[in-house]
Amino acid sequence: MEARHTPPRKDGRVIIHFDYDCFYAAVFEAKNPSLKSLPFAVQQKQIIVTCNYEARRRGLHKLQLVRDAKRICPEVVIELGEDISRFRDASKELYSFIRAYSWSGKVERLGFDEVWVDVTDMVSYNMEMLNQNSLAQSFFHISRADPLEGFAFDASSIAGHPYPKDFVSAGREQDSDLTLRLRLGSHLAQHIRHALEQQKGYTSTVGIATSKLLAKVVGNLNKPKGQTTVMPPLSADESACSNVTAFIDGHEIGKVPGIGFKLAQKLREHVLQRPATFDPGLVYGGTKEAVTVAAVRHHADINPETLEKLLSGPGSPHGIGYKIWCLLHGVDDSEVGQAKPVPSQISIEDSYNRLDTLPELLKVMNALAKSLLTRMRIDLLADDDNGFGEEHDSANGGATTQASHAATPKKWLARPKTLRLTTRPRQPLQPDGTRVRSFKRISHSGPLPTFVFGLSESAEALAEKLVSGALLGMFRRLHPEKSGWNLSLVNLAVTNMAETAGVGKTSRGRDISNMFRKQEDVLRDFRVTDTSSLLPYEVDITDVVSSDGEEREVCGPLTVASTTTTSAPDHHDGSGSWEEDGETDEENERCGYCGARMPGFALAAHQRFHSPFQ
DNA sequence: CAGGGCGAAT
DNA sequence: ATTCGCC
Repeated sequence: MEARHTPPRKDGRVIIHFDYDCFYAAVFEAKNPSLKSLPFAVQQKQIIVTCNYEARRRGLHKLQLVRDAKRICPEVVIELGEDISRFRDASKELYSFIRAYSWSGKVERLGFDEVWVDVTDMVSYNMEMLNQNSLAQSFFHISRADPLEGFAFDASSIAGHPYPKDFVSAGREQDSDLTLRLRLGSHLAQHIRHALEQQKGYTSTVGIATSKLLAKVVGNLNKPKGQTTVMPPLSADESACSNVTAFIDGHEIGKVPGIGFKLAQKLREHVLQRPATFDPGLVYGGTKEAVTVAAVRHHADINPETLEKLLSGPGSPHGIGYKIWCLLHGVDDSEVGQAKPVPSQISIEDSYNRLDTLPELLKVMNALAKSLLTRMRIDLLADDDNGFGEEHDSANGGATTQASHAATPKKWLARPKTLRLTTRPRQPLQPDGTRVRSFKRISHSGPLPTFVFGLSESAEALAEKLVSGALLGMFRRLHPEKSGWNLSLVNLAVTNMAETAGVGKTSRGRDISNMFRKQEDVLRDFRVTDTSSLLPYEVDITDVVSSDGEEREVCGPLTVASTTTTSAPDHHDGSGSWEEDGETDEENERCGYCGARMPGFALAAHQRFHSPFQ
């Protein structure tokens, strides 16, 4: 066999991927825990979109027709989940919770129920703090500012499951450092996962690896509420084969994130050499012949260039060939996206069985426009007193916004410039009575009228103006015929967010990126920079912390080992009086520089703050 | 292939 | 400004 090229691996990062277990069902269960012990499912239109594990034990599954579900399990408890605002709110709340742990702000959400966190910096910091001679008695610092914050852990073992499951730490010398880093990542992941469960009531399935791709895919090995870490060797050499390749090779090609339906079809077709593989009119799952990553990778003539030729087309990114080639080798250098203060677009849509009259259309557009304006007020509006966002995660849609509206002056963090109307026309009936199912959307955009930013009128009133003043005209351009159209979907969106003045990087004190920094990072600025000049901002900082949601308990002093039930050192008494209270405590040690008293495990981290450099 | 989104490519 | 791909 000729020596094939493989893309270079860069495994310097540690990335955690969270996937909340049966998220929609979990949102209802968090509000109403009694559902947990019942077979419980969430319905949208005619299908069960998700169900809890009690329901799955009885034979239910995702994306099942409600009829079938009720037939199989008549006792099933069903809630309607068509209004997704509660899921969006819960998703944001959990995202904020996870984000508070991050030092880098590299925290990226995918859909409502998945989050990646790049914890490379936290892991590197803690690697330096490790005592190699007593790995089993380690302490993971989750704050650079407060050395007491963190948890005790055993750095000589992995938390949760390793991949491969019979992994034993051995092998190449250069892998030992990576092994240790991933172990630290696994313990941090477990810490956050447990905090999510205990403080927020959500269980999650977690993957830990050196890339987004691997972290996401490996998590699936142990679900629900499990975690899995991809261990070295990650690349092959004469003496060892790559765990990454072994892992990814067994996957069906379409299961690889980044390879969607279309790309997978093209690849299957190529490997199966010709046959278009599947029957066009198949329901659910289809019989796409299973083509594994290994089959594609080992297929003759697979390289970046041939893949580019095979896969590029309208709408596909340039360099798709190289990108897919990397994915086939389990290589993914994409960054975990930086948490952003405002979304890049907001859209609202709904689908309809029949929408073909003007009065119906008006009703629909008014409802969507109202939701859109309400969303804009929730996501883009902030208190004007300090320029920081408030991030209300109201459980009841816009009610909080309305209620607090009168109390505090508000300010738009961003003003979308563009309004877009998208429809999905339903194909007319064929002569033979069948209907061609089309999922094609058509859209038209235009300038968003600025009156929507007015705050003196209700969202409802503004929505009506928006419909008559802009949306109807756009609709006519999309559907010039007076009648005859029949829509199966309408989508409204605002895009082209222009950040408003005072939100940019220039205004230091009002920089809204501060909104996304956890307390310790904000506080650190006080310690390492000119303290006196920052004093006027103290109030702002306090506001940031309190306005950033109810998650502050994670940063409280009592978090030390609080979520770990085993092998936690009892260095504090749990009463919150660990600070200098005059009590002498022989367990504590004293910093030789400033005299501060603290447990021994905290001293190394603490003393870093006496260094002029970070 | 349900339903609702998001972001990147035209 | 619009469509595509993906979750």
